[in-house]
Amino acid sequence: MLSTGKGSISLYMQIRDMLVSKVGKGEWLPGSIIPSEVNLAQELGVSQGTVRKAITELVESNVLTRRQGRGTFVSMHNIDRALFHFFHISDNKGHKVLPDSNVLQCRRKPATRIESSKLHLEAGTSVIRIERMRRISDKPTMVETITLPADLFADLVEGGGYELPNTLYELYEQRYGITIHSADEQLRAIAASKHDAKILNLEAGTPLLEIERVALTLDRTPVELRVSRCSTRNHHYHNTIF
Amino acid sequence: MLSTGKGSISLYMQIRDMLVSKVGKGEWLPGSIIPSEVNLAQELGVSQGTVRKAITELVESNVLTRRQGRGTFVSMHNIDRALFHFFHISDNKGHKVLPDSNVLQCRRKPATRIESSKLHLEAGTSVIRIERMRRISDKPTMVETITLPADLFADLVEGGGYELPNTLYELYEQRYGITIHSADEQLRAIAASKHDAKILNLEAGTPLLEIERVALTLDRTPVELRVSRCSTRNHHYHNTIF
DNA sequence: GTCAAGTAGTCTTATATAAGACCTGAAAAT
DNA sequence: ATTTTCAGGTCTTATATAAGACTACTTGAC
Repeated sequence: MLSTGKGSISLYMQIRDMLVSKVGKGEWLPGSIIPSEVNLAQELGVSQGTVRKAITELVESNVLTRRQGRGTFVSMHNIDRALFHFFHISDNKGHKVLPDSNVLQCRRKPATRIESSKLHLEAGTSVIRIERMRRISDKPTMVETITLPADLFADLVEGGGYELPNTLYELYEQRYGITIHSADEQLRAIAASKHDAKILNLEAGTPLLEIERVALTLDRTPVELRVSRCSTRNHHYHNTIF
Repeated sequence: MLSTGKGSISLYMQIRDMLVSKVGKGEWLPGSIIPSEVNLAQELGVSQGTVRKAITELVESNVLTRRQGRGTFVSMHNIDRALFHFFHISDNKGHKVLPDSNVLQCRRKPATRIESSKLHLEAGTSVIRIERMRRISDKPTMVETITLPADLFADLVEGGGYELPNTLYELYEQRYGITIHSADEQLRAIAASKHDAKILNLEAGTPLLEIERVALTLDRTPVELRVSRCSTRNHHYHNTIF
């Protein structure tokens, strides 16, 4: 079961990877409690400290969440995580406010070359494309285009009786069992197109901050491409380097 | 010496903070080796594991660097760290190249209101202001304005016989004993001024990515304000969210 | 209802063993 | 005589185990 031979990775790493796969394949669902450190240790025939070290790494990478006296849980997407972890726009006083959003379009289309390349899809695969406008404190601030592989989010485009919520990652998790775990972002300055300008109520050509994000699951499969074009008149993108 | 009373922070935290202060006040210099875990444990009257936990946190926050079989060292600014940790511009294939730089100006001036606010200085304090142009693969790409408190970097403006190197953080560390440890960045899209346009060889009004960085020491004292305006025609700012 | 004891979980510290890096000196090769 | 190679010793960090302390919730007595 557990390899201990020469050249193998260490015990705690094997345990860590096993825990990851339990979460990854949905055996343990987001929000649910996992067995206690002592239980896992007994079951796997190792000491508590070893299990603990494995869990510690997963807590650091946000896969699990510990609560002293309660237990260890599979991390969930709640509004706080969306806000503090994945949303990087602040106002010029440094305060974060989650914008509300207005869906402008939601269509099923063949993927463009860029979309299929970023999402690792075959050329021409069906994707769902959502366009929305986001307001921060009632001012139109961002235009967002979100692309999803249609096979993973099959019934989304028909909008099966529910409205698109403000924080999509919660929806992906609860309704499609897909947990966004990390993301890669590329930022550029671009000129507002006429289309952007109209939606954001400013002049074409105004410089906008374009954020192109590829969101990944635990096993680093890309599942969402999101291009946001933001007016940075009253806001900015914030990043802390440790 | 070490507090163990009720309500106190834990042992390993006290040790961690003590180690930080040794680095912070220059008792242990960047690049030098620190006493071994066993030595420290003996000296402090705790076990190796406790010292180890303290050190682990500092390794994770990049204050210390471990090398198995060698020892633990105070982290240094080398070109790799500058490149991978503090420099976030990549070309559109995702490759990072450190730009070279051309100093355009280096003057001692009174701080503007923005500068004194961002650097926590009294209004009107003397600062050193450096303007430089940076090329990536021979193409002018960024205009940078760097502001430093004059008292900390006294002889820099006269350029005491040395050229400004490409990677300034190495200079701050080696010549002024100031180690940059973290940074806060704000990103915006702006229109190129005539001055920027001339230097970067493009048209005024072109959208540029403006990065405003405040660099901090270990104890979070701000010591550098750096405003970079980048053409994002061939490059972008890259950020990974874990 | 309130409070106290019990229980099940994580947190902290301590100790032992393993594995990696480097140095030194003797033996072997040139 | 000089250089190279190799083995052992010693110092380092890395990993694993164990035990007591702390915390949050539950249950039962009053």
